[in-house]
Amino acid sequence: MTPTHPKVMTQNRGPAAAPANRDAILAAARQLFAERGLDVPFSAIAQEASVSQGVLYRHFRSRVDLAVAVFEENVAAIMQVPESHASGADRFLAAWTQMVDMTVSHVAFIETVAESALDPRIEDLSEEIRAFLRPVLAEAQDSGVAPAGITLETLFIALRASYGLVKTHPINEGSARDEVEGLLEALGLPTAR
Amino acid sequence: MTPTHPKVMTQNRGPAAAPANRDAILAAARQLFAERGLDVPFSAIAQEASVSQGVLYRHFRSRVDLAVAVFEENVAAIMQVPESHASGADRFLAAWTQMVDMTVSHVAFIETVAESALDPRIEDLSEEIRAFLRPVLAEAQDSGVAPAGITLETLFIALRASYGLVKTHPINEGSARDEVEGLLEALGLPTAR
Amino acid sequence: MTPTHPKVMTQNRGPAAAPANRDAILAAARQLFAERGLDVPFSAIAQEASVSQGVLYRHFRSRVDLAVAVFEENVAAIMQVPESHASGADRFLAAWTQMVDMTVSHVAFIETVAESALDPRIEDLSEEIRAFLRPVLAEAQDSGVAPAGITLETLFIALRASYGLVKTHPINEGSARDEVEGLLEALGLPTAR
Amino acid sequence: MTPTHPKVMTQNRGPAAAPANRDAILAAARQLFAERGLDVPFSAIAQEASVSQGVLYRHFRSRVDLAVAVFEENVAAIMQVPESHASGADRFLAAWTQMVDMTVSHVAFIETVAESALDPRIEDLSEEIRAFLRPVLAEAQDSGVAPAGITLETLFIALRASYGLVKTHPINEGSARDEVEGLLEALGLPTAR
DNA sequence: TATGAATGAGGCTTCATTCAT
DNA sequence: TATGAATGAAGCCTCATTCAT
Repeated sequence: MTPTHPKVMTQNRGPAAAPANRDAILAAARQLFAERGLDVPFSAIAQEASVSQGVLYRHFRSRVDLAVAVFEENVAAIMQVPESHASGADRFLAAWTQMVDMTVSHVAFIETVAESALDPRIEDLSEEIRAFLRPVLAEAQDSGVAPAGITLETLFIALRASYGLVKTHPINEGSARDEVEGLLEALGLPTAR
Repeated sequence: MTPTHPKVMTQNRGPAAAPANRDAILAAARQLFAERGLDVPFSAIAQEASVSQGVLYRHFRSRVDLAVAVFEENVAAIMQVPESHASGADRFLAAWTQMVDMTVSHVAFIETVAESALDPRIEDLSEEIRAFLRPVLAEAQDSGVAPAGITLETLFIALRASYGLVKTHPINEGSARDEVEGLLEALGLPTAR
Repeated sequence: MTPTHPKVMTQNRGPAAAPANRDAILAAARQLFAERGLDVPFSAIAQEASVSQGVLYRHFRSRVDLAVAVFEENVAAIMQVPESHASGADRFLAAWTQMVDMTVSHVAFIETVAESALDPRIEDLSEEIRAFLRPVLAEAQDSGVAPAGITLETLFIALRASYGLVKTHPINEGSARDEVEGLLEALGLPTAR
Repeated sequence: MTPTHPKVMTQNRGPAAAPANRDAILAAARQLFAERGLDVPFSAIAQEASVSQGVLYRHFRSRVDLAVAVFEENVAAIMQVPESHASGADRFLAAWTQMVDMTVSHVAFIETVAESALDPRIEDLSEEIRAFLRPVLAEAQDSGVAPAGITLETLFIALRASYGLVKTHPINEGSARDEVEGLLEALGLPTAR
């Protein structure tokens, strides 16, 4: 009924390699998402991770799943501000710096949020970030580190605008980073130096 | 010497139709680039233009060629400010409005420039626009319509940032246009109402 | 943006071959549907027709389209009873024979109707057959060629039951045809000898 | 001599669980064959049986092996007519009812027999059933429960024809069961109410 | 020159099958 | 022995690109 597939295996590193594979896939995805955008071929990711496409599918059922996983790590990075940052203002600056850095280096970070905003997991993560940021921003405003008139949305708009700069930055000229800092400054936001 | 046995061809309007074809293709491309992004299938463009794929290729050897041609028309549109706009300030506002409108409605416009910034034709066009805008902006600054502290680059950066807002605008919320106007306002630029 | 595909063509028989290709595809599909059922791989059909898969897709957008096209020819065959068949009874026998023959030789004929009964084109064809058969059956009943107590549905049920015999007929034993005739006889229907 | 360092394994219940596993696999296969046809993915069967794919392969080297095993249980079910059924006629009706029920609810049952009729195990099982039915049918014929003119083959043909009805039954209309009963009635067979 | 195919290269998924542990 | 991956082979489908006419 179903055709049979005689198999010649090149290298089966066995189940023990699973976590390593998963990590390799995530790393490859993060890199390629950054370099080539959210729509790199799965085959490219699999190859970069030295893994068969099947394995990629086993670990991540869909492109969104993969993006969510990458995104989750990014979110965790944003929120894992060392305890040492005593004041809310400091914590705000640390988190904001992370977010800007990510925007600059991982364009797909923004694209994921934009393209799959409807995905419940993305919504959850977004809300998680917002919940984390809300009090922190308030404290930062109290201590004058962040401008009084802004809201969370102001920050996200600034990031999306920065995304535009990064995405369209001409390859052969200066750094996108500088442009982003210029934009933030013009908007009266911390430049996340 | 009229041919006696015209070949049966569905609709071969002969060489005379070439310019019309070209225009039809450009119009189709502009529309589809706007609606579906820069990577819309060639076949779709040809179909929309009621033209065979072969003709499309005859007129535009590659996607970039096509994009450049569309871009050229956009640039011409920007610069074809009616003579009636007596003052430089008015001409600046007219041109700027055009540019912002294009950014909002033709995301591919920005993408074209960004992705093929190295293409000499794009460089030429860019320079052409800059040459046109330079004096116009200066006059606008003199008459207080544009802020004194800015340069041409400020404008282009604002457009690229606006592109970010448009590109990442969540489908189910408000209008990207509003966000763009908010951004321009925050940057002290004319909102091109 | 999009990768380029340098091309090495083996044999482009040109547009002139289109009708021939279409026919070849239909023939291949008819044969393979018969031999291997409605779910033969498209690739197999394309290969059998000596045509690239792309061509197959150009001519038939989906498996159902292809099946419908094959089915249409079958239906036409059923209804193209020579005028020479003077009486309705004769025409009934001719059509019925066709239908039984098709059931025996083209299992996919029945499968198409069953699996895509909801497809409007299939519904149309079904209705077309019914419209043709209704008066013909009536006449046949009048002249005693068909049993009085039956309806059109009786005929279709008999065909679907015959399909079961054909589909499950053990390869190495007698002919499915004989079994079908036996069944029809047991049901009091013309055996379409 | 109890092992001191049992390996960490999710759920390796050891060799003792083998029969239980086998049963679980058979149950899962029977259900999924019925629900989704004979070509349901092995992975689905393994999952439904809460067993790893490896175990499935250990117990059943191929799809046919699995199908044969399921078939064996079906055959056993047919023949395990309670002793209480005193008369041969009763036993015939009980067995026949079983067979018809199976045809209606387990399309894969018939398909298995049809597709691997050459498999010696299937041949054996077929013969086993025939051996069981022969005297039972004879008795049933003696007591008038079954028509006098039929043979074992008549029964099997009726089942295969019924399969055709079930397999091609239009989703949105009445019950296949009713059609089958109608067919059996038309053939003068007990309707296995 | 315009047309309408034809070609073939990917990218996407889903599984059967094989192993390392 | 059971587990849970890993592998790779199809099949599907969508284009970019090239041609015969």
